[in-house]
Amino acid sequence: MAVRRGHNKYLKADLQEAYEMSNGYEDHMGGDEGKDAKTNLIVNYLPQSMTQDELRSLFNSIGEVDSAKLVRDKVAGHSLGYGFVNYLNPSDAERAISTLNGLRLQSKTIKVSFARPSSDTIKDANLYISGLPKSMSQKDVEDMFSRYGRIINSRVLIDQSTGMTGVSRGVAFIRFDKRAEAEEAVKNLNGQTPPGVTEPITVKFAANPNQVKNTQLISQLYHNQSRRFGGPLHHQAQRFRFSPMGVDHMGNMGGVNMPGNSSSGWCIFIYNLGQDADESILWQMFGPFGAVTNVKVIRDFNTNKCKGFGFVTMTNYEEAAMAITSLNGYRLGDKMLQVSFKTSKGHK
DNA sequence: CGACGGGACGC
DNA sequence: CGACGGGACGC
Repeated sequence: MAVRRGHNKYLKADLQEAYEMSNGYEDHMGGDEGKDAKTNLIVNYLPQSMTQDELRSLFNSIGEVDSAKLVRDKVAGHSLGYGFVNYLNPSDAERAISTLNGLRLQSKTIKVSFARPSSDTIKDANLYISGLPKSMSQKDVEDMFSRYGRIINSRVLIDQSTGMTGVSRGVAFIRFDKRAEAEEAVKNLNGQTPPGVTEPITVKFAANPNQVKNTQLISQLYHNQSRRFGGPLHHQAQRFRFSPMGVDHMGNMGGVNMPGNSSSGWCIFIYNLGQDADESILWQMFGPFGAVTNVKVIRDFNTNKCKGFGFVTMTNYEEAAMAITSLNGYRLGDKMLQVSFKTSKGHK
């Protein structure tokens, strides 16, 4: 318990040295780039408004900064709230950690630590855990997972609703140092039942923020539509029940009970998506053809990798048909997409 | 060749 | 509380 924690702290310096000697590190860094391990910092929990120049400026007050990089969203360009600062002098990096770590900036408390050597083995190592006993603290959860690797950070979500202050939601995030460590934790802990309870926990890779945003947007759209066209509103709802395009535009499909159609639109099946496909590619492909109300990339529950297919719902038949005609056979990456109206499960 | 979803994702 | 992996022989 407390012993383990103290032990980990003592290991910090050793771990840093271990990175410098690791294969992944030597493999794609040149000889004198090795100094990066002692000069390069990662800065987390930056205020949203902070610019790259401001980041550099702040850290330059400690010593001469070689480079400062604020990480931004690739397409939208906004700050992702973290960045990298590389000093010329290792002693300045040390001083930056001791003086700037924990600094409060605009209601944020920034975190300053040595950056791990850049490598693709450390990416996608964040896990989402649910079904945890509410009695398990952050430390309890860490103790359960730490045997599979080095934990970079962890968080147990707390119920915010009134009267439940401080109560765990039974959901946690744990970021491992290496993706392989996270994979081991999924393999060994997913579906396991902790001592003293009866329900198993779920351990899987966390969705990335873009996936979360898309999911929330879709959910928003769904609820808006439900409120407008169905559900508890009875007065005058009937007259708005049908598509604005009218039955005529459904052509000979009107009245046919096919799985591709539903009251909420026309469901389209897309096959041959790549492993890393995400919702944004579906929005981009189908959006130009008309009203898209829902997109979904089907992923493996544990790995979060696309299983090769997805669904798009479009409001209007004509637009959906045009999208299918245009996009069926479209080459996405190295694969030819197959696009059609959704059929029912069990029939091929 | 492969093939049709669906609980929870940050206090 | 909170987005931990960028960009890297170039005009």
